[in-house]
Amino acid sequence: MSSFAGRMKEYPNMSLDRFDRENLHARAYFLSHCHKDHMKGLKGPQLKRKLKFSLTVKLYCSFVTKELLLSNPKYAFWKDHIVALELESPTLITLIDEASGEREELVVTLLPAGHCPGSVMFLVEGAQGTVLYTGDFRLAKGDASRIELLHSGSRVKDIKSVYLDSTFYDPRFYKIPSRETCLHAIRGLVQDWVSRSVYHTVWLNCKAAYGYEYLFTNLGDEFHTQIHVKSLDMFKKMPEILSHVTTDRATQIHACRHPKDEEFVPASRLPCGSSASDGTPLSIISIKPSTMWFGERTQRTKVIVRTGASSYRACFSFHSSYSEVRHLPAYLSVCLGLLKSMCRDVSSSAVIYRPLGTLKRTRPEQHTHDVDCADWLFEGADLAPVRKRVMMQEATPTTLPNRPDEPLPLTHIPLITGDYMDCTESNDDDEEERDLEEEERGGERDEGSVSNSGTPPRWEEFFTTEILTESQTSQPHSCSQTPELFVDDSAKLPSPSIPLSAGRGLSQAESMLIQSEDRCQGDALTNLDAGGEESGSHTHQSEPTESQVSSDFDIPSTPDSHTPGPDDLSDLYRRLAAGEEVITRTGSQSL
DNA sequence: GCGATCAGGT
DNA sequence: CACACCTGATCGC
Repeated sequence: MSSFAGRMKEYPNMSLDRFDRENLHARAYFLSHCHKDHMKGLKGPQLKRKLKFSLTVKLYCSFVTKELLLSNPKYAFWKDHIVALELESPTLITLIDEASGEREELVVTLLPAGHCPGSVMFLVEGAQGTVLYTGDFRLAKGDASRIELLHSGSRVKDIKSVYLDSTFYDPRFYKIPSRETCLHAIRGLVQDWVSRSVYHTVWLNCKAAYGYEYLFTNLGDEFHTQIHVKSLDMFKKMPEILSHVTTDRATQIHACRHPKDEEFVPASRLPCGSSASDGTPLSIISIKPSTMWFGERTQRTKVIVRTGASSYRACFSFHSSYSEVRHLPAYLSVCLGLLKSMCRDVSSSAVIYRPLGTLKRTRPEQHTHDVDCADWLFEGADLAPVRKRVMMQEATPTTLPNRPDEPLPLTHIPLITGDYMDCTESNDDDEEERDLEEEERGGERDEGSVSNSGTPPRWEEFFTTEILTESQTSQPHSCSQTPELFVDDSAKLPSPSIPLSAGRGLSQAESMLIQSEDRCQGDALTNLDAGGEESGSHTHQSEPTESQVSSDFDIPSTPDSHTPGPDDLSDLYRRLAAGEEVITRTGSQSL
């Protein structure tokens, strides 16, 4: 669940990704992507009633999101109230108060978010300044610099606030292998399996959500097959996706799901119950795309880890990693700082970077419903990661379950100390739990895979407004969403790193607000090389697989990590809280 | 019978 | 516990 309450303090008349409570009074709605946790209240009867009597209230989203949304009949009542916007086309939107007639003009621009089909960020420009709401995103370092509308001329726009997806804003996710790296590894594993015989079948155990289509299209192309899925309805106007999926069970790659029989799946049966026509039993492996599972590892792991006789975990994320999350506001503020100090207003010369003030942190062991979210958003708290699962009642500060303005007692920070057995599924259907990893072959390393491209992810390319005919859809054809669209070019931005790896100094949070006055500049934390070496071991066995793919990426890979002692941490926090320089970088500085 | 919420699952 | 859901039970209308 997104912890974002739906409104930005600069523009409280618009609601984004939340449609309940206060948001029922919004003058315009914005949906960044079609995941349920960003659609709370969207099918509620109250909103439905509101729409009936309103001529002006609209829902703005991308064309793909509109399509996905309307493919679910429960949202059909939105049909005449959705305004789909093109990506990267600034659009003037007038918010009208239907009671008073009061008007407010905004220019809203959708920017690609790389999270799932149709996902966008909203750049809002208006009387209260320019703000960026990211929704959920996965952008690699450097992607932001390629988004033209974040810039004005050669400079980054003066962005007042960034509302940031910080799902993996946690050092455990310091670095997540790029999409290409993950895809490459998965492709290798699939290759190794399906090439054995036509009875060798792969089940991609994907969470029921949009976001894996990239995997389907690429695997489909690679293996000249279509992926079996439960339904095609939502993709009927998206030929690039549609051509790669099928409801015909006779294929070697499945991503189908069936409620209820999760646990019977791997070795014996697919969720769809498919079996070979001649009665030969299928040999099935399951591959479970995961991110958090890898984040929990305390030792380096491969991109793919074998967790059982026929089951694997594959690293796959549609959220940015810690360093990627940090990069976005850092990129914006670095340029902002330069702009202010170098290009403007020479008289006031010095750019003052306000100290962070006190870090708002929360105790890891508290998870009960917090209530401060809406509150701090509107009360101008400083840079403050918010916790997840925050409920949206307005709450008085005194009800805060934790006093975020005090440094955490160090004893409450769980240090990752690193010596437990890796690669066991705690409650899974897997039999043997050993960590056999995969591979080697190809040896493309994440950091090494710098590449070309000047293009940010464009899920929109999947989309067409025409509905394809049966014959058109049955032909797999090449997909324009090639891996190079998702380049990890972290290598292009050399920068120092600091060992902030142990523990979780800053609480994990899903959304947080960063305001320009509060931001320190500098991209202090970018990854060092993860230092993956070629994994040497590959005994070839015949059992399920000791397959050889290339994926020598190790996770987690917080560079130079050592477990800081309480003194180190306490000193670090003190300095962070005081806004002191912790690391210096090319003239500017940073947290 | 519906929605909202919670508990439990992957 | 996150992720992004899904199912099922319970409660209130």
